[in-house]
Amino acid sequence: MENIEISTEKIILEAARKIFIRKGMEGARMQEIADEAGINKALLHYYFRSKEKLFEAIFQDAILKIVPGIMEMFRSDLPLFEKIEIFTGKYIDTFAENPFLPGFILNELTRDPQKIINLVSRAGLDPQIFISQINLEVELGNIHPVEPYHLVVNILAMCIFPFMASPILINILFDRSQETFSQFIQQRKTEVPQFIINSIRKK
Amino acid sequence: MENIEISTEKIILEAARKIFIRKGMEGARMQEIADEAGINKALLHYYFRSKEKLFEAIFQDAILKIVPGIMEMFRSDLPLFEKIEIFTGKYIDTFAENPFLPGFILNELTRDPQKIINLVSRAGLDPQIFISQINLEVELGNIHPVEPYHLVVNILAMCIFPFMASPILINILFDRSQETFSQFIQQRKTEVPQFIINSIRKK
DNA sequence: GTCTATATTGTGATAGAC
DNA sequence: GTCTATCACAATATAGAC
Repeated sequence: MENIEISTEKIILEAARKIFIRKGMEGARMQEIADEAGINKALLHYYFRSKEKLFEAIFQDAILKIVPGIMEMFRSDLPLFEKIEIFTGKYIDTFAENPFLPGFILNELTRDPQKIINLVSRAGLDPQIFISQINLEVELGNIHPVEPYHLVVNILAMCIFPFMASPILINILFDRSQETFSQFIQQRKTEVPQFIINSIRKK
Repeated sequence: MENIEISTEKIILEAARKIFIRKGMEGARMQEIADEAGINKALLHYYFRSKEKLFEAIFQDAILKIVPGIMEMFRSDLPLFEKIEIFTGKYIDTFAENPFLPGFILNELTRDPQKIINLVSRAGLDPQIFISQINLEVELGNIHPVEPYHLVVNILAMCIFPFMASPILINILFDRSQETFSQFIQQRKTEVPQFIINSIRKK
């Protein structure tokens, strides 16, 4: 029988993730994280020297949930349409499970743009291969002429935006029904790639 | 000769707008707003009783910059394609002039969803007419079958998302060139409606 | 490792002189 | 109306007992 106990450090990280991702670095309170973890503030500082350090741990982890997927879209050599279908489906699933993730990341990167420099240089997030792939398809006449950078941004926008705007969408479009919104998100896994491919496919 | 002096209240509002919209309610500091306005903190409280009151003034004003445009898209009786072209163009222009506006609004509405209830009920922001218009075009066979709610969200996403993600886009896609990003945004005024119409137009 | 108690700092808000 | 000085409290961080 393995260690059934979950380590205090893990409990803290889980609590911190929940609070930080919902409220951001500025909005989160150490007391709130301690309450969520069922411990006291002092113990937070025992495990992680400062709020900043604790936040960094959560932020790095959050980045890992979204960067690899984009890297794969940028680098894999799947056919374009297939790539778009797979990426949008996987990404929407990721965010359906972590709906506050997009707002959290974008917010913190806006607050502290220096984070992006570190991030990009370390991950080697380079869109060139994907851009070339799109340009090639256009040149071969396989798809409608399309500006590759706009296509990339449109793909990301349609996957990510609904989660950042969820409170508004739920209230304005879906009569305050969380359930209707969830169904809407599930539909998007097919609607979004279809919408994109309809736009660039020659008929 | 009119009063050449700009009133202190206006100066404060302008400073508060700049700081609040960049840093949000939680991130903004009264000291910072005072510095920006070239006055001291006490005077802020003299004109606006509290930080909350000052924030509300800015927030209401920010809402007025984005809600009427959406209302018009929802309610006007222009032909669908024309409506999409006009709305996307105007909206992208609005955000190009106020790039921090989208993130600010969405952030604050996520932080305090109660604000949405007030907002929606007062503005009467109802998408039904626009939804019906899209459904009618589908039934008449004028456009490809498309789920109207997804179309609405896609339009908003492509207009709004680039501004919320601008720090990342500038760094990853545009070699840290603010200028390239600005050109990209200008292109979107034609690229986005074209992308949407390509997707739903029968060819 | 975990707790209680306390120090330290930051920040919104007020008092009162001019 | 505008300022300086200060208050009051909230939040991060640390000391020290167990």
